[in-house]
Amino acid sequence: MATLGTDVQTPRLAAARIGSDVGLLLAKLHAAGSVLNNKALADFGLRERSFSVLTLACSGLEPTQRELADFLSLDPSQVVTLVDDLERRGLVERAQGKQDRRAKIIVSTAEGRKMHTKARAAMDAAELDQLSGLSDAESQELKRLLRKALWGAAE
Amino acid sequence: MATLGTDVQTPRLAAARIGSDVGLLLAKLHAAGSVLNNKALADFGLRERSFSVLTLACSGLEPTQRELADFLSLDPSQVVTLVDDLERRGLVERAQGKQDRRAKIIVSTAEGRKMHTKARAAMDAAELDQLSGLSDAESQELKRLLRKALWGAAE
DNA sequence: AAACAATCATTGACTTTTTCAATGATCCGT
DNA sequence: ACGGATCATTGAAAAAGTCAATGATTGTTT
Repeated sequence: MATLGTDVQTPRLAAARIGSDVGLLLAKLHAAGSVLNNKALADFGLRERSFSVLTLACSGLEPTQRELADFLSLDPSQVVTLVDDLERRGLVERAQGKQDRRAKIIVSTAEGRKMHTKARAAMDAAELDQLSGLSDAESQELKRLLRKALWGAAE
Repeated sequence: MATLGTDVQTPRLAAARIGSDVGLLLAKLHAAGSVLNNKALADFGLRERSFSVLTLACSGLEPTQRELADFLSLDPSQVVTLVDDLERRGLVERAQGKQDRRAKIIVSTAEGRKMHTKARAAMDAAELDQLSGLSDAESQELKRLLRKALWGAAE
C-alpha cells in the first residue's frame, strides 16, 4: 500500500506553536487527503466533489441542488457544473422537485450506482491509507469528533 | 460569542454514508473554520495564510521559504507573494540563509511580533468558537489525532 | 386574487487561487 | 572545474471561487 507522499516524518516547523492550530492541521490533512482521493478517483473520471455528488445522488435522500450546495459548502453555480458533468455522462439525472417545482432533485442512474460502488471501494482504500498512522479506534474517534464539531452531539 | 454561521444543526444529508467520509468532514470543518479565522484576522489585514507565515516567522525557527511552502502545503511561488506582502508592511524580513545562500530565511520584525500577538489572541478566540461543540478534552484529543494522522506518533 | 418579496437553478462576468515551466544564483558530488 | 540539483522568483495559463442578474416558481400580504 502506498503511503502519503508528503511529510512522512515530522517536519522541523511542526514544533512551532502553529503546529497546534486546528485550522492549519485541518488544511494540511485535507490537502494531503485530497491528493490521495483524487488519485484514487482518477480511474473513474471522478474527483472528490463529483464523487460526493454522486454519492448523495445514490443515497436515496433525493437531495436538491440547493441542499447539495449547502452540504458540500459550495456555491450553487458550482453544483450546476458538477451535475452537468455527471448528467452528461449518464450517471445522474435531474428530476423535478416534488413539493417545489423550482428545485431539481438529483438522482442516480443504474450506471451511476455501478460507478459509485466501484469508486467507493477506491475511496475507502484511500481513506485507510490516509489514516494509516491511526489505530482503528482512533480513526473512529477522529471521525466522531469531526462530526460533533460540525453538527453537535448527535447519536 | 458568535457561533458558526452555517449548519447550526445537523442537516438532512448528513445521514448519508458520505457523512462519515473523512475527506468531506475535513473539507467542511476547514471551510467553516477558514471563514471564522479570516473574519477574525480581517481587523489586522491578515488572512489565514499570511498569519501562518507571520507565526512561523515569529517562532524563532528561522524557516526558509521552501520550508514554509512544504509545511503550509503551498507552491513556492505562493510563498513569495505572501512574504512580499508581509515584508512590504514591515512585519517580516528576508534574511540570507546561513548555510545556503540561495535560501531566504523569514524573520519577524518587532512590529511583526506585536501584530502577531494581537492576531494570535483573535485566532485563539476563533478556534474556541469553532470547537465550541466539543469539550476541552475533546478539542485536545481532536488536535492530537490530527497531528498523529499527519506526522505519526510523536508526543 | 393580485401583488409582493423570497427562493431555486442557471448563466455569465469577474476575481482569486492554483499550477507549472523557465530563469539566475548557488550548492553539492565527482 | 564541471554537471546536475535546489532555491527564490517571475510570468503565463488553467482552475476554482465569488457574485450579481434572470426566469420560473413559491409563499405571503393585502
